[in-house]
Amino acid sequence: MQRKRSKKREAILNVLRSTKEHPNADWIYMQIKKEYPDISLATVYRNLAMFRKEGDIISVGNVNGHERYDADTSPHSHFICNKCGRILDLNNLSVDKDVLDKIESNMDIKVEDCAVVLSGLCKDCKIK
Amino acid sequence: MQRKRSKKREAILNVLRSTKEHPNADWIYMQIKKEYPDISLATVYRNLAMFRKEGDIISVGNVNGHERYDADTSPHSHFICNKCGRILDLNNLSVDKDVLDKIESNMDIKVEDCAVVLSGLCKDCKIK
DNA sequence: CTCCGTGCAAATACTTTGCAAAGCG
DNA sequence: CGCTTTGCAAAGTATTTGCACGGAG
Repeated sequence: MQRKRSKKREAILNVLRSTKEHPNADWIYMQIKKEYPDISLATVYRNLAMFRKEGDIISVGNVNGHERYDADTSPHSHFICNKCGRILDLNNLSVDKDVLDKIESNMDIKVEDCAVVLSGLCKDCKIK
Repeated sequence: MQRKRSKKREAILNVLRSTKEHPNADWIYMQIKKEYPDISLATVYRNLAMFRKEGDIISVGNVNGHERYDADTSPHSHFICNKCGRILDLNNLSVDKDVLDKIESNMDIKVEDCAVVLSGLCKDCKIK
């Protein structure tokens, strides 16, 4: 299937690229709605699925039943707050490539991706 | 709430403890059904949720919309096959505790858990 | 006797899909 | 014009919950 240019599709990617919220589909939907009031939630879901398949975005994980997305596809890790659901980037934590290579040959598998996810309490939630 | 002893509840934990499948709720349900034909899927879900809250089991992640569980709560990592959904244990891969401690103080957060999940193709699916 | 645990069925809630209309190239 | 993208509403589906009954202590 050949991709065409679409303003709404680009808007979805732009919203995701210009936030550090690691939002879910509905949050993105509401942002786009400000500029394109007639957008449908289905369009957001459809395009997120497409972006993910194409490798333009990644899914951080599912928090309270909501899939959370990230447009930063460079190797980095995440921290998820168990209380408020906030997601933080951890840029200095990742698994060495040669460690992954070693696992690949030891286990006789093909490793395509590696996700490190910490969880606990964020700065704010820790206090309470 | 005070826990009572229940044969079905124990059966659920036993099934999970005696398999390396990292199964989902439905797989466990079908196993228990052999011994207790009148068990309800809701009971499996209820008890899995309870076990997870108590820390007796962990969730490996969600594969194709199915939450997958593991009764092995010792620190270890997992590999998920993107094709067949199989989950393998990786016992020699984990994040050092002092690395986590450093992140805790640097980011001013409380880290309660750390999950490393690789994904790709398993031995069998790699061939095809 | 008093709660806890369970089966059953209905309710949730996120996500996906079918279809006809609109839009890009 | 042909094929892609979208809005709308309906469908899907894993999981949760309300309720009344059975069971353990």
